[in-house]
Amino acid sequence: MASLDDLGHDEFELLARLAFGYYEEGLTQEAVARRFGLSRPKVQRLLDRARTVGVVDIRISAPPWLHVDLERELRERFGLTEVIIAPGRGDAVSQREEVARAAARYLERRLDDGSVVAVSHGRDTGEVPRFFGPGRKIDATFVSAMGGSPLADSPTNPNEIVRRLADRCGGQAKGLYAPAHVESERMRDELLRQPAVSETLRAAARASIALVGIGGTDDGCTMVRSGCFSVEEIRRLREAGAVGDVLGNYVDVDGGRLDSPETGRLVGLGLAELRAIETVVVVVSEAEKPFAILGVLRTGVVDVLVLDEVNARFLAERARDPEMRPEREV
Amino acid sequence: MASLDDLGHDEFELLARLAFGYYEEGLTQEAVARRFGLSRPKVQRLLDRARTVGVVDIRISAPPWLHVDLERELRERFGLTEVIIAPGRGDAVSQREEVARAAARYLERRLDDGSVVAVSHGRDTGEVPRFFGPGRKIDATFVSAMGGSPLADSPTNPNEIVRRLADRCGGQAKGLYAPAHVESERMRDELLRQPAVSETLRAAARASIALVGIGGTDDGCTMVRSGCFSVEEIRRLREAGAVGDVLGNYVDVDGGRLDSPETGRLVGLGLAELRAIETVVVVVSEAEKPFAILGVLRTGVVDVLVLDEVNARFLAERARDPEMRPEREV
DNA sequence: CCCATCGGTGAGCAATTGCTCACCATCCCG
DNA sequence: CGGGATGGTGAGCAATTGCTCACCGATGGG
Repeated sequence: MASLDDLGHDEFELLARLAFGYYEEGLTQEAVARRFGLSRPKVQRLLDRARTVGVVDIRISAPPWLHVDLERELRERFGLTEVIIAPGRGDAVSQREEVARAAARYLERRLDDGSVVAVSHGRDTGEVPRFFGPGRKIDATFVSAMGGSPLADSPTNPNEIVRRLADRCGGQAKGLYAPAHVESERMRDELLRQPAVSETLRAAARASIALVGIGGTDDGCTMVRSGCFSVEEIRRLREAGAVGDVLGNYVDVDGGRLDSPETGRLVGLGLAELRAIETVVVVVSEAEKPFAILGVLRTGVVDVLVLDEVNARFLAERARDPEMRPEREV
Repeated sequence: MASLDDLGHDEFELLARLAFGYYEEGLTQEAVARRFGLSRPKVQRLLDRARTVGVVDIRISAPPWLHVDLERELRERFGLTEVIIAPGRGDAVSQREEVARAAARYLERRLDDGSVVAVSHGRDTGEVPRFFGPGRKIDATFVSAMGGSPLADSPTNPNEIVRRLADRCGGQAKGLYAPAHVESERMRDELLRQPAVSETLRAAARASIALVGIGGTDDGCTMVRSGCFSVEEIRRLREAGAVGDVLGNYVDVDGGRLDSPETGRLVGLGLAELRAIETVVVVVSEAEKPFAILGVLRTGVVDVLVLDEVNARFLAERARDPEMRPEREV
């Protein structure tokens, strides 16, 4: 590696002088070139050299809670456009809040008048509205991307979430008036033919942003708690290889889509529709099973990942060692 | 002053993220803007802010012998385009060498095929050729800008200097075959009418660069040693307020030109001709009287100043306190 | 409550910068 | 001593950047 000490005195001096002129005095490369009797391209090359060699050192003092390297690693490994790791917190509740806050900040930056956001259910997603507060009014539309459930805590229901998001920015909410899960496939298909239902889902599919959580497959996962699935059903899915879901679309650890009798009775956006959405933002915090995240990331539908540090480290590690399987999980 | 700590968490984080994207990952401002959902100008403003606030810290590790600040101060105080302070040395001889080396480096950078350099006499100027060695052949012309003297050490005579400079780079030398000082004004005028003399002086006046030393007014100055002036004559000049000279043009401490019977008998470029030269490079080291430098700088003919650290500090101090006069000198 | 003021915003343009390319000198090997 | 490889160079162009300007919304004073 090139280093300061390999430099001759004269070259060191020249590089330092050029760097001073350019960075400290704020001259243009052209002006520096004139002053030193060099050609402009040469000054550019020398300035480059000054950087690589360390004569010029650009240091960025990051806030201590930022994990820029880890974020970049995940971004590159999973082909994401953006990864945000929320500051770490001791307990699950405030950790979830931090993640939600980070997601809210991201949304605030991304939303404009006319933006349409498709929203999932879930505890992580449900926490976002509390922290969502752009300084200005935004005429955005928030659309439920899946059905609801009377059994779930009300603030984790998509309709509730979209309403609160819309309230926070003076935008509009568009609920999906259908259950997340119905008795039969036939029933679902009929439901989808209802204009009120199909219209909302179509609007969700045309969203430019999706804000979704990731569900697990253990007996206490959201889908079970909300009554969509019985413990028995989720067990069957698990045995079929399911590790988690987005909007009720279950996937295995390799990101493969799982079709089963259970999954045919869900009302919500499918993976293909999700993929068509420009920016799919996933919010996950501590409580979720990391393999669920892994599986969902591998589907390739995700663009932006907002998560906590523990999950982030886990993902980075698994990504480096792709053979790891959930069976070996502790 | 803005500081890191006045920053809110959110803003600090955003600035750091932007800075990482731009400076570390090498994205364009546009790409960063897209990633964070901001407009490009806003990213630019935030990056500016990151710099002023210290999130981004551009540090230049200068070689310890460089005095960039002092150079800048002199540059600004005296309206120079360039000031080069040579590394300090204990004894006068090696100090002079360092200054000459620095001047040689500067010349090397500035010269091109076709360049014409007007050259003075003097011990400082005379030292430059030893260190002048561009890697390549340069078809430059070096012209004596003043007459010579048989009494002076041969290597400090302009004709000798131009010849050695030309040798060092494969260029051409153009000597001035006339004494630096003649008996009478009439004699000088006649001399100037000689084609050989006038032609060389005209060539010198059309030079794009002048490389000149500065002479003092004490009894042992170059002009006395070389026999141009008697001790008596230099005393008269001194009493008239002269502090030093360039090319035999004597000036007072305020940079005013001094006319006296003595100065009318000198053969060389005048101040006006010097001023017309694009880049006038002055080389001075330890041995010279600092007030001589001060006076010459104040004439406004100098563009580039190459000197040692002691003189540099003296000049900076005097410039801050312009009332100081040579009378009070120790 | 209205209007002037002010800080901040993006459009658009001019200047600066990065980069490709063809060229040249030099060096090293045959 | 020739000839190809190599490293460096500036011309020229495309992309990026800095900057001006008109505008907008908030703020505060009348």
